[in-house]
Amino acid sequence: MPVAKKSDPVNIPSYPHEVLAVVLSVRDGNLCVLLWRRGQSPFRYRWALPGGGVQPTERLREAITGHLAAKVDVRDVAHLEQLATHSAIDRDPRARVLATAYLGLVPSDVQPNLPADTAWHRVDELPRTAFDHHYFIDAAVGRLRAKLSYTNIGFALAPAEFTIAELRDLFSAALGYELGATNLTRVLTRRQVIGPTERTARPGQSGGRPAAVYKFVARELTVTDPFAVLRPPR
Amino acid sequence: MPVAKKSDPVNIPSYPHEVLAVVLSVRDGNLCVLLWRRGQSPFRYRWALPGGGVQPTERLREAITGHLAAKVDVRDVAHLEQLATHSAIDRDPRARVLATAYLGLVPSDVQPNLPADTAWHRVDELPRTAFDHHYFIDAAVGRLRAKLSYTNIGFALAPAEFTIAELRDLFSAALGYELGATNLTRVLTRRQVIGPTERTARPGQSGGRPAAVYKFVARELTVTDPFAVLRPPR
DNA sequence: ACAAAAGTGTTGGTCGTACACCCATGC
DNA sequence: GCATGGGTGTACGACCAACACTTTTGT
Repeated sequence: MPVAKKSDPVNIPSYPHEVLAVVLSVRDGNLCVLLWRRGQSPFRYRWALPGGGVQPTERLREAITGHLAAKVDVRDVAHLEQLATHSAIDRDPRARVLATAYLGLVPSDVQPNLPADTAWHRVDELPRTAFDHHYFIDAAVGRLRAKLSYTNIGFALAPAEFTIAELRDLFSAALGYELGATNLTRVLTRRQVIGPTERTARPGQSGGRPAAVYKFVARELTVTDPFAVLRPPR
Repeated sequence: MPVAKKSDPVNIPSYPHEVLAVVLSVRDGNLCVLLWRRGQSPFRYRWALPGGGVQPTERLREAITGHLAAKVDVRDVAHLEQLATHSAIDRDPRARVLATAYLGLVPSDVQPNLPADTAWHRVDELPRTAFDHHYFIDAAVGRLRAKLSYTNIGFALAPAEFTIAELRDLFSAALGYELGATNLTRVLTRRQVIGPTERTARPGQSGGRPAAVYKFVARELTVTDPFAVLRPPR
């Protein structure tokens, strides 16, 4: 049981502290989370979030960035924000471990070189997860969906350039319901979240008018509409 | 320097962990935060957030609830939610201490029995604070203001029953800008955040029509409008 | 009667959805 | 020319701010 020592400059209890990442990305038209299959007890063979300990020289954000790069070769996280800290006493059956989770977003066009025990899982068909990781995933998906409506966070899911049809598919996958391309364009353009480029995309085999190519105006998180929107249909 | 012992069931580093509370309340027409004046170094005589360590049997929320009750006699927190965890290595000059902050809200009509070294401070006239507590206060105020627009979180700032004029003053103080009573009523009524009671308030000395007495429909946090509102004037 | 405070009605603007219609391309 | 997919225009409703007007009280 962790107890503060009299000689500590700060006389309060210590606990092992881990960082976890809920890395979300749209893969093949579905919102997915990056999970890693445990090889050891506890929760052997269950899927778990990537993460690990925090070194004395690291802040939490640095720690999770390091773990993602080292363990699952994810280096192109376009956005990373803190989600929450869990403290249930028996969340790890071996010892009391506090856990701080981060939400990470990877654009749909980057392909990290995943190790064999790591894979993307659709968030609407999640396997049973280890520890309390399920709660973190739920929180991350909820946060992403909310922020899609009132911030420019979509930039972290999209390639640098894209057509409106591609963007609609990304947003539909992330939100979990269908959107119309027409109004998506109008809303995001009016808020100056996206803007047109000079280029156009070539039509597919079956013809059709060439699509204008758009880009996100900014690639850091900004709140674009404190009120905002993108309501589910009905 | 905290290092994991080989014998630990979980082989990751441990750190002292503290919980802090940003307790906000509208006092005398101004949004205020509860601060405590330090008597010892470091940051002697600076104002600090209440809080402290986490016992091995407590979760973070239980720990901060206990500290608030024991140290500043605040037992009537109507709402409590986690804000963020800070991990800057030298945020406490004595040792590395991780800190998780909570946002707490106290209704304007409850009067906690504060110790001599504890006082409410207007958030728009903050003194210099100890450690990194200023960041937590900013985050708390921002969170409250945002949630006033799209949740029913106002219940945690208001008495059980109130007139619209009283509610307008509460919201104006919390948001930092003036609101009209007319539209505030309409917005909150339409969303079914507040509703009328049977009672009416007696007019003041100078006369005037008696005000209807309202109440919040629910007293737990619910998201009432994912899009929402209450725009600043202009 | 008059001042004061509360509540209601009306108007106008913004925003977002729905849907019909027009445009540019491949075959 | 015509199917296909992209883009634009218009109409409608929800929502909210502003403000004039009405209601109810105390003196």
